[in-house]
Amino acid sequence: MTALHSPFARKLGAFVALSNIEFDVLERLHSRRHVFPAGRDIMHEGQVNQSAYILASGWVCSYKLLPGGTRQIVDFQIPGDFLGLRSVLFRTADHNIEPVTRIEASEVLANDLINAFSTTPRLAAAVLWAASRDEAMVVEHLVGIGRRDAKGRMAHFLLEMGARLKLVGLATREGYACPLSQYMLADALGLSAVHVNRVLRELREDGLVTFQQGQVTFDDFDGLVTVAEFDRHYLDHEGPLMK
Amino acid sequence: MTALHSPFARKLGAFVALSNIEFDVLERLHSRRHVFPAGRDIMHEGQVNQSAYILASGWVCSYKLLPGGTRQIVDFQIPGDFLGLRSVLFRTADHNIEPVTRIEASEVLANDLINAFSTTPRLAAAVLWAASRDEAMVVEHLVGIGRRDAKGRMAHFLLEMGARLKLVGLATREGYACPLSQYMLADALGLSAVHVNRVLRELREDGLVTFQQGQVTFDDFDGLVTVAEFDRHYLDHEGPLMK
DNA sequence: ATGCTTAACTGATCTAGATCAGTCTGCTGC
DNA sequence: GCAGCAGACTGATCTAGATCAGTTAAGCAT
Repeated sequence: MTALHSPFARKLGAFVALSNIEFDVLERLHSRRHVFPAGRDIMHEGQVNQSAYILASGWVCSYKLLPGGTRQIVDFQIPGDFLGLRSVLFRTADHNIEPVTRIEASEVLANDLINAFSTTPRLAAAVLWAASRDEAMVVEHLVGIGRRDAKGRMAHFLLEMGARLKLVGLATREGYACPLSQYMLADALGLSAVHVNRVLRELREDGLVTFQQGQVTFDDFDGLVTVAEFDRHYLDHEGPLMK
Repeated sequence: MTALHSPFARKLGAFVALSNIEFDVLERLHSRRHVFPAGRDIMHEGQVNQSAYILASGWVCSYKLLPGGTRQIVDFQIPGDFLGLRSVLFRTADHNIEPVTRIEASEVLANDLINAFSTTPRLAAAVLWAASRDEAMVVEHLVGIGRRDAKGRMAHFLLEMGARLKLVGLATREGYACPLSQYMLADALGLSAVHVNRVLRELREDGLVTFQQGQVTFDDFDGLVTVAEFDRHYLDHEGPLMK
């Protein structure tokens, strides 16, 4: 797999004009490829000197545990996404990362990253851009949990994952494969699993989306966009600094 | 005011070892000083080619508007914080920024920033670090709204602002001046203003905190930490990349 | 001095979503 | 062939927090 074809380079390249030199540096960042099984955390809050990864295949979730035993899933990562970048910058991990499926991920060494910044400052800006995009998604998630009701939250979530997956060729306007259980959806959306079940049924009965057997199917895309108050364009940011 | 004394340089310098050259570059970033009155937005979602600022004095809030007319405040910024960094990277603003008080802020030009990255890659890493710290705060906010009840949310929020203000010398263990109205707290915490009022009263009656007349007073700091399930250390990240 | 506005505050009522307590499937292991 | 278990699903009940409809007090403008 060349840098030009990895989901990560594809995602960055879609938004910022990187030269061949920068693609080469990018490629050399992927030092070692690892495979992790589903369900066993690959990063724990408080762990130090953890390395970062770029996800090549599979889904993972980043979450935080609360003393009460509940957890809040902050975000899901799909192929092409960074895993644990913040944990590297802070030297100690501030969240947990659990593979939702079996995953393949390339390790990114902290030193390689900082050296790459010296070689090509443009890449630094590109990574900053990628980090900001992650932050924008967390912000959107925050807004959803704070001010949307359960139905809107679910609708918005399913659309957002669709939009993100489409960028890496894993979704169409029709739908996508989604390996998440209703329990995970509950932990992500700040709902109970029971209520997730009801909301999914309601959305299905309204003829908007069907989520069954690991498959999300958009039955009425535009209708769903309406109930979700989804801004189709918020993921299509361009990187002005690298033009 | 020299770079060594600006809240921004102070904050960065507290965590990453920057050389004099880097401090100089930092200082030159503050190009023009502006004053904005309270209440009138200085940045609107969708606005293009907006510049970023570094806040020198006063408080601002970053928020998103929902079609229903409600809003969600994503975060408050205090002296030393970046304003609208994401909006520069994306070229178009993805949120609104409203000064809570009269503020002073230094404009940071996008080109200066990218040029600074070329001169001193360390500074790029430092800015990436600062952006990641912002993201960590949004994550913590998300967790609070998703999984904490109203009392815990409020307690956590008041403690977090205290911790942040202490870093720039604007708070002590006793308390701090806080210019936020109960309406703003409601928009930040995903509650109604009515409920904010009740929760503040309960916390006061429990002898934990008093928030009255623009002043937050910690009546029982440790007790408050307990009900908030506050992790005192989550703001104390060191930047390993610049050691 | 008398409105006008903005924020703090309160009681009464309502409701979205939690919690409790299950059932029903389809696996995996033995 | 059946126990054990996870995930999807459901009805009944409960509650945290929203919503509605106010009052009170502090500026500040005319």
